[in-house]
Amino acid sequence: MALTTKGRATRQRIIEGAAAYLRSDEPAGVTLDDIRAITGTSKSQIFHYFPGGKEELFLAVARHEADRVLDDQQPHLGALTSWAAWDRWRDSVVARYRAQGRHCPLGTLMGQVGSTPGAHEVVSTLLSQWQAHVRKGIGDMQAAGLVRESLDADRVAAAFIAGIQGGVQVLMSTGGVAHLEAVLDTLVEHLRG
Amino acid sequence: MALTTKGRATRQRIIEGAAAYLRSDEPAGVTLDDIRAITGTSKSQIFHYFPGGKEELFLAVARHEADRVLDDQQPHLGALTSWAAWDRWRDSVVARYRAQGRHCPLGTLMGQVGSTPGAHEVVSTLLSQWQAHVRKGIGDMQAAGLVRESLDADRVAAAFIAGIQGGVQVLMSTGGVAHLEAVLDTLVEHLRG
DNA sequence: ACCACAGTGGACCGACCGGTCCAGAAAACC
DNA sequence: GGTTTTCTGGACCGGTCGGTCCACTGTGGT
Repeated sequence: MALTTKGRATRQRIIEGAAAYLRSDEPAGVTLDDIRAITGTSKSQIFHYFPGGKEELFLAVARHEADRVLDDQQPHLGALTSWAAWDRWRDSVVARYRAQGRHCPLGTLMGQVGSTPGAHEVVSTLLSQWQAHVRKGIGDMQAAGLVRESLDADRVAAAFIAGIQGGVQVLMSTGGVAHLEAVLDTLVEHLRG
Repeated sequence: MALTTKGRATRQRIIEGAAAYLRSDEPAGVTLDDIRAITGTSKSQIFHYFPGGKEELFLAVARHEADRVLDDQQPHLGALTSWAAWDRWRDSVVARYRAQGRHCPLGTLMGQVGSTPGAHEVVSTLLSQWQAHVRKGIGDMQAAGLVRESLDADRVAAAFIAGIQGGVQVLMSTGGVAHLEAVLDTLVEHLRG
């Protein structure tokens, strides 16, 4: 599929329009017609740019959203080299998900696309990148002598990822960020020893 | 709706059949026809016993599954009064979700029922009961002088709940229990101080 | 200017699925 | 044993939604 300038623009408009729609509303089920209406396109365009249909489109949107997740934590996530930096990171995560509220674009996408290999791949990639950043942060703190060397950086980083995921999930049910804050604070406190 | 003995049996058969179906397969979308086929009933029966249709049925199944979640952790969860007990509990949680694998009956249910008040209520109730058990366990350990008093039992209990949720969610994407183990171990270690 | 191909609109289709309806079988109750 | 209520089967309906098709319009290269 060779895309002209106009074609690339349309394709991008579809992805970003769909992503924006997911972020604003939280429809249990997102249909192609919804996206068609929101992005001001027609059915044939969707299938023109995403021959794989719904799954291919949703996967593209999911990747787009996954990128946002990490971007929204920058620059804090990339430089966890002091306790102050960890606090700022913690605050940015809490703020991001508090703002997002009960809506979880990625969650909705995954719910629709289901358990296809592609969906798992998107999530796994995101989680492993995320965890790598945290692990590096812990390593930096250890190198600076701020965190004890006996601590297994990879294991604690994994705990952070799981904790954040769970905190967000609880947020979606209860509407409160208390659990997210609790798990982040507890784990940071554990780092502090 | 007055139910006879036979009626109660049929109603129960529908719920348990649906629950078993969810546990075995992990269909992205469960239809009433699936349940009808599995449980050997007819459409009219489903609507006879669950006048609210799909949502009422799925909520009933979700409550049934939610009960199982806590039951499967007993008796360990109810008596977290020694480090050995905490370890046994940790193992039972890991074992339970390792066995469950990528399937998450409750998750599927929630995905289908969506964000209705009823769905939130089921999840919130489960989480708060779960958290209460953990909090009591921490309190018991403090009373026994095994955990420092300065630790906020409620906050750490919330962290456990969030961590487990997240660990299970990661399990669904990656298929591995490493994150679940990491977060449980890290938090228990934090308790140990 | 022409032509090949990308881009676009929208009617249409077929499958699926939640839900309705009614008629008949089976209990339960007197 | 008769009648009233519950239980059961399954045909049917109407809406929804992913996906197809085809005709038409732009666009870019030569």
